[in-house]
Amino acid sequence: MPKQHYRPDTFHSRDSIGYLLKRSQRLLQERIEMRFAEQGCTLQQWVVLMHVRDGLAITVADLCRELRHDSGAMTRLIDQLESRDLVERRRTQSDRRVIELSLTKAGEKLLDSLIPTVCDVLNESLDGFTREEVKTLQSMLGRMLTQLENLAASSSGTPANADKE
Amino acid sequence: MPKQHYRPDTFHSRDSIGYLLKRSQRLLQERIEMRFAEQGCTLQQWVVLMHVRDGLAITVADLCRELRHDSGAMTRLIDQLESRDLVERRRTQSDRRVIELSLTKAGEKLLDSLIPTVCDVLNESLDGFTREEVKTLQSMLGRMLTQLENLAASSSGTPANADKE
DNA sequence: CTATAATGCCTGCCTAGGCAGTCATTGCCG
DNA sequence: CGGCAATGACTGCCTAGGCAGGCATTATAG
Repeated sequence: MPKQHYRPDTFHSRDSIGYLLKRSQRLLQERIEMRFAEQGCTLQQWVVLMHVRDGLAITVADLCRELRHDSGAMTRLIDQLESRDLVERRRTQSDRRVIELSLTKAGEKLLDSLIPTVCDVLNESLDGFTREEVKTLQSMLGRMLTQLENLAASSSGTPANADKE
Repeated sequence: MPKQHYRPDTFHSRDSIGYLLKRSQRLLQERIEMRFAEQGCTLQQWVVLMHVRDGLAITVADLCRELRHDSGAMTRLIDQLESRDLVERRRTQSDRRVIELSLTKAGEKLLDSLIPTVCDVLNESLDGFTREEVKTLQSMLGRMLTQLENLAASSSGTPANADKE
């Protein structure tokens, strides 16, 4: 049984990890996209470009799984990137259902130009943190994320006995 | 000048605090709303109810500022809550522009029934964390949030000298 | 080989949220 | 008092994302 970090009778929204996560994530994204504005690029678009370039996910399905994004939305997002000649679609020969994505020169150029911006904003946000603190923060968020992923998997993956207690 | 926690040449999406924040926040919200589903309540709606009950924000404008939510969206959200008889609108006498919100009995009842669920999910997510670790996590996120709020304020609040360096 | 399931990508429909503009009310000045 | 900016709530318009369904292609079972 988990420790009772939060209790209903003493709960206040502001202290909640959920509140902190949401607020900081939101502000971080807003700040990054403000800097991205003149390039006309969304954070999501940039993340997709990053994943394609680094080979973390080069098909629509992979990107959706990796980023937990809707496949319909991903199709439309890639439509935009393609219409701006930032990525290219190419049907795979071995499996003609899948479409492999690759960056164009312009895509790589745009991506490269935006990476420093992201690092900059992240560093701004973490100003005053020591390297150890950042490591600790990353580690803790990682642990929490793993927890949540396991919980999500056990809820939907084994629906037979997951929700009953 | 901020420390260089992230550098363009060694940057990988997965290590990014932004990635961790977004993913964990998303999963947390999904999990809470899954539990809320049978009550037909959104996390945002619940947060609004919490704020109204605790007196943290009882007008639309206050809620928007506090939650950084769009005023149009907030109007519609409150429309829903009102149509379900969870909150009541009442024009203030002293300033007839503002509308004060208050929970109905049904609203309080629903709110109370959902608080344990939120605590439960939060505790699940933090399973394995010691009390000190949770405190540290809250503290670090709080610091980061403050940083970001200051940055946002200095960008938009004093545009004259905020963006130049 | 054939029928069925599964996978991948795409398309419509719906809702939530961001943005701009409107209207009523109040505060601020002359 | 009278005009004007500011504030608060609200309304349309647009876009992004979630959801369900469709089509093509591949895997699987018989």
